[in-house]
Amino acid sequence: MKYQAPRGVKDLLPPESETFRLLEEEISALFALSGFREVRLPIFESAALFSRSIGESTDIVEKEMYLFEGKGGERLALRPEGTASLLRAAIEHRLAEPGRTTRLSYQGPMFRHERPQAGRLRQFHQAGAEILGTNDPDTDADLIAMVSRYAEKTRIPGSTLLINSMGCEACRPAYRTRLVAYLEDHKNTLCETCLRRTATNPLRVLDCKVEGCQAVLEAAPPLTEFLCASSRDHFDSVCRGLADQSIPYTLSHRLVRGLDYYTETAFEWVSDALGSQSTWAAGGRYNGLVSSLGGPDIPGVGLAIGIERLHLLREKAATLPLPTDPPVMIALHPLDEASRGYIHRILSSLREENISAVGLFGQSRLKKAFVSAEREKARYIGLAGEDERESNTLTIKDLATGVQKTVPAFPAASLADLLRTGWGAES
RNA sequence: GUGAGUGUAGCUCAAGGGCAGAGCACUGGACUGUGGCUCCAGGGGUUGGGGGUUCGAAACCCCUCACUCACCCCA
Repeated sequence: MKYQAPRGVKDLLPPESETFRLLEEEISALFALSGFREVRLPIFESAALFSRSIGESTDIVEKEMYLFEGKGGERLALRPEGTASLLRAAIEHRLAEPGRTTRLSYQGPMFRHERPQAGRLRQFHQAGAEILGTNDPDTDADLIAMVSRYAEKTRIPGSTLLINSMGCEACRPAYRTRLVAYLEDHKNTLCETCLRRTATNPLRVLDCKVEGCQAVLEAAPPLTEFLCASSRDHFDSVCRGLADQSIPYTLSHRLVRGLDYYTETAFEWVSDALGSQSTWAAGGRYNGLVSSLGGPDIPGVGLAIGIERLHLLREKAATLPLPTDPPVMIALHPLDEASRGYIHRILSSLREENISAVGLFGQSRLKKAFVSAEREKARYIGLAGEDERESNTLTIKDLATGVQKTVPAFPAASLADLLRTGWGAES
């Protein structure tokens, strides 16, 4: 085989490509129902945008970005996530202003150079929703509710909502100092990565899964005990907002998001039905991010759903959205050479009436035409020979029931109606 | 980036040093205006690639590539 897809990228083929699209449409509708308006963003940006927003010392920026150079020498990167792009666009086009709430969503491919694995690809898809302009905790709760309700309704198997507070610019530094001190005290029992992170990104140490570190980290001072009054208050309000709506959640004082920009609320939905990549949606608040990207001082909160992971889960739950229409409504077969033109006319007029139709040209025998029609997943086969041509009719047969009729081919609108509504079980 | 497992026909898999096979799928025919069934025939392969051991390698050894899963990381 001469060419094959690069490592970690996947061709989406029918029928998955179709259910995948339906899933994306379902998510768009979900976001729209909560007032989000969709933006279409470029899939590459200035590389600096991501290192600034995601954080210089994160794995994503350090080793997972697809970097390339523009003709003018600019450093560009395929986007590894959506929030940075969305905020860049919001700032650039002044979509968000202080004091006003703006809800925006996006959807599309993201790129990270990682080792592929179950539920992890180098090109994957995310759908995200961001609320800019308000720091009200009920906004967080409402955003979380949107996804939790969706998980409930679509019966995502084994889904749990984890939630934590990361504190704000005021209280996190104090905690960081305290945590570093604690980690220094236990540096003999920590793994190499943790030691490095103690210096570069101490909060991420809490996320370590190495067994030897677990005991130390369990006993580490929890961030939530160091929250300042306003962060404490914010977090309590979010939790109360969830409880008020009877949304189940699990406090996870070790939950730390992998991107540096999060403040206050952090949350993620995990499922035990997903293999080792258990997170299928995640998000948090990022109050300092807009201003650090050069915009006004606007708070924000957002989340992203991993579409492939969601697809896997919905497949397991057997709740994937399925196409309602057959791929092809009718397949038309000319019974003799002279009827080819007649078939062309009917094809065009049916398509004009929004009926999907294919021509079965090149089938020498009627039997093969039937086989082809079935292969096209057509609901009906339409036959025309000398008789039909002379009477301006078409012989149509329902391939599932075997019921057959010869009906007028024109006007196409009435033929289209007949095909759409069917004709019941009459013989 | 690290580790393990797996690569044989379009698909699922046999053959474990001695003729590369089966089922399904595909093509043609029995069957020239009525399908799904059946029967007959046929096309398909440098056994992922390269090197080595051997009289002989799909099989054993080395290298390489890919896939899968896990570590890591994250959606």
